Amino acid sequence: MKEMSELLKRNPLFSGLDESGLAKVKEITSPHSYKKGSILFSQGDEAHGFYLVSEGKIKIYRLSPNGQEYVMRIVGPGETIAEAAVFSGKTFPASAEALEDSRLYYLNKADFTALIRESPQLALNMMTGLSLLLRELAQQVEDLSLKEVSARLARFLIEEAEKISSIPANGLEIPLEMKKNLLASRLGTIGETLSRTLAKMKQREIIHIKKDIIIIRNFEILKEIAQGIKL
Amino acid sequence: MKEMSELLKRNPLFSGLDESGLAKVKEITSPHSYKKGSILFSQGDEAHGFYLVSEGKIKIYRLSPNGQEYVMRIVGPGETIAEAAVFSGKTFPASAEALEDSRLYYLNKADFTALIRESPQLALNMMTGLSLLLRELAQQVEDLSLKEVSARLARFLIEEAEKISSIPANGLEIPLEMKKNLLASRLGTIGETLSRTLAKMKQREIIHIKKDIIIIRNFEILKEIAQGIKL
DNA sequence: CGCCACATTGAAGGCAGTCAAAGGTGGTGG
DNA sequence: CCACCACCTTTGACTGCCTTCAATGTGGCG
Repeated sequence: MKEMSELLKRNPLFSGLDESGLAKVKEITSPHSYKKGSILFSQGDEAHGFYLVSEGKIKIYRLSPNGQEYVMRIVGPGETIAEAAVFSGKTFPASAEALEDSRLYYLNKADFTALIRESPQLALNMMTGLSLLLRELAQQVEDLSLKEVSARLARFLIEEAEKISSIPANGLEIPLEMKKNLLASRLGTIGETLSRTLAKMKQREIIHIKKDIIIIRNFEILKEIAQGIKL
Repeated sequence: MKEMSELLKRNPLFSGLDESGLAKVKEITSPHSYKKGSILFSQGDEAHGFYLVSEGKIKIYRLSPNGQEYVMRIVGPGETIAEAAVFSGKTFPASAEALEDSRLYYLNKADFTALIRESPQLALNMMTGLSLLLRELAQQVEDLSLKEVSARLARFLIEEAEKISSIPANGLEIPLEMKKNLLASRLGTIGETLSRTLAKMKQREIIHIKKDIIIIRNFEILKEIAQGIKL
């Protein structure tokens, strides 16, 4: 299990806090464990607090009334979940499910709010965190309005590539780290279409597929596709 | 011109502030006017502060690299723009254009940050505001992933109806308040498709169209369509 | 009256979703 | 080590909604 202080510092929400600040945060956290497949909370549940992921992977998703699932984020160690729900004073806007056996720290809403009233720094961090989330979501909204799946997939691959290497080059290996069906849902499509799109890209020698690893062969064309040029 | 105190109180961001708090906020604001069609800021510009709309209507939109425009929000009096950009410490994630001659109050980033450090209440309000925006965006993401335009249109009509009357009934008149092309873009589609979808709804006597006013004839069916049942 | 912007309507074509079935893969137990 | 099973992934055929392109209709305003 990861050391908690380290975890806290890694999250921008708590960075810049002094030792006493960190200690106070620690005081109000409680550890929770979730088995793979279990639901942390569901869309519409009362939001009583939020979570800091310690180990594992959490899927944040929304279910539309007719049962369709859209995956908003996949959250890993060091990241927080449902920060926003705490302050909106309403229910969770999305559901969360553990994709693996996971450990999380839980922060109670009332306790955390009290802490914020004492610490302007924590408040500012929180706002920065929320703003960044907002920016990310805005990006996703734009991605979704990119009508072609190929464009969304290309954008996803580029983003992943940039996470791995700041100057991505051809030959870069990108591990998918999730089931293809999940990725499909993350891209706003379904498994079959993703499969076909990947196949087309492979055929045009833009990428190479080795199991769950995508190897980029032509970064330039990938960028063009992400910008809406037809595949 | 609207009285500023009233405007401030109407925005959740500043609600719950006492007189001295409001006075401080007033101190750091400066009025700006924009002609219809003028650009307040563009996606990618340095974010130096944010705006409170006093009069008029502002379009918040994103341009994808290939020139496609997606309208994220239409903002009216009492609402704030670009609050998030202030704290993300980055550039504006979207562009803003005045749809009518508009008046806005501008709040400088540094001044406002200083204010927040002094006022925990303002900080909490801000967080609530950001959280609500986040929730709204999450809703939009879901709307977009609703594949059918008819579903998105139905949802839009229902939302507008609920804004007008908390218990919407058949016969309710909904003014569109924007060009059909703009609404189309807001719904993630184009004018032609919107026109066809409206025509189909009219033909099935779900709505009635009188110029730029939509009259709801069958609320029940509209709800079903919004949930994905085929039109 | 005529221009211009906006809105509607028509025809054609493409992309993606659905349904169905086959092909792979990993894990378990014999 | 292999056989079997469950689950994931790929592929194929088909349908349908939406976009694109083009033409016609409509309303406001000089």
